[in-house]
Amino acid sequence: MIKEDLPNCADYVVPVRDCLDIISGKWKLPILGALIQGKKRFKELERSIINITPRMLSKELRELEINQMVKRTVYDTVPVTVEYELTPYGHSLRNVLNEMRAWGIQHRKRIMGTAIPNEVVPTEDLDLVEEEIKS
Amino acid sequence: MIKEDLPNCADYVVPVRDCLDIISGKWKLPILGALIQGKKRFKELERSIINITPRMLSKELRELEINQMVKRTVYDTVPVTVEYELTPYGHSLRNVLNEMRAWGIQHRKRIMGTAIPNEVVPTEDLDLVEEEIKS
DNA sequence: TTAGTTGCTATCATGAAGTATACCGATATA
DNA sequence: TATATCGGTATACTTCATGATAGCAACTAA
Repeated sequence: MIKEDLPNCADYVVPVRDCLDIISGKWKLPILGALIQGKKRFKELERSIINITPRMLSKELRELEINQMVKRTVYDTVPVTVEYELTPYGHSLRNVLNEMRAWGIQHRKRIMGTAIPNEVVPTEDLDLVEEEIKS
Repeated sequence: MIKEDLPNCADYVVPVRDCLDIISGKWKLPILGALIQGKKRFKELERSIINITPRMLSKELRELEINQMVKRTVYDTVPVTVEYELTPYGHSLRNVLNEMRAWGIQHRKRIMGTAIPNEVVPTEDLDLVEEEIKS
């Protein structure tokens, strides 16, 4: 069997996955959500994002920084101060996120008839829902 | 236009996560990409999506069906014939995917200075897609 | 008889993603 | 003296998504 053409539309799949990689993972969205409100220090992020460990926070911030979504600034104070903020480029995700958010809102309504879940939605992370709602 | 100021954590994170859950995972995008071209049978999908196992194909199709992205039709032939196709609702992901695709393309250019991904098979699929969706 | 087709499912193995916990050096506060 | 703060790292562990392989219940074609 010689492989035929258009196996899976790389032209369509690849860029979408590139975008997806930036915002996927358990903590990228909460981090972006926190930073969208303004610059924050490491501990501030750690406190505002419920249940995140410093290891994950550090790792995810580093990835966001590599992808130029986030700028990290170190101030020579004692103890050291490190500030994280969205770059202007990071804000370019807003259109994407707004599209996803709009779609997600109507999807939740469509699937379960109400916008705020107490029970089950397919593939939804209920812990996250509860924690975010409490905050 | 949604909101100029992005909302608080839960209002912002939860719907985006809902949307993300539909299209995340290793195989959802290739499956959607294949089905965007038109209805296909199980074995057709299995052959056209390189390296997917029947286990994963079955599982991902079931999830897409639960979320009303995909319609499954069984014909009483021998051997049995099963057709999968995007629902009209499934096509509503198009705006989201187009936003992500556009962002992904410019991001790849920005990060690596060139738009050449790993194993691209250039196709005209997006134009095809858009024209098919219009009908 | 043997092998192939269809659309799956069951079982087990693996690897990646995420968690838990402890720790760092320099300073400040109780 | 003891503890807390800052921004993390190191190590080990667990959990979850995915992979590999085999098989099923009908048939059909050679």
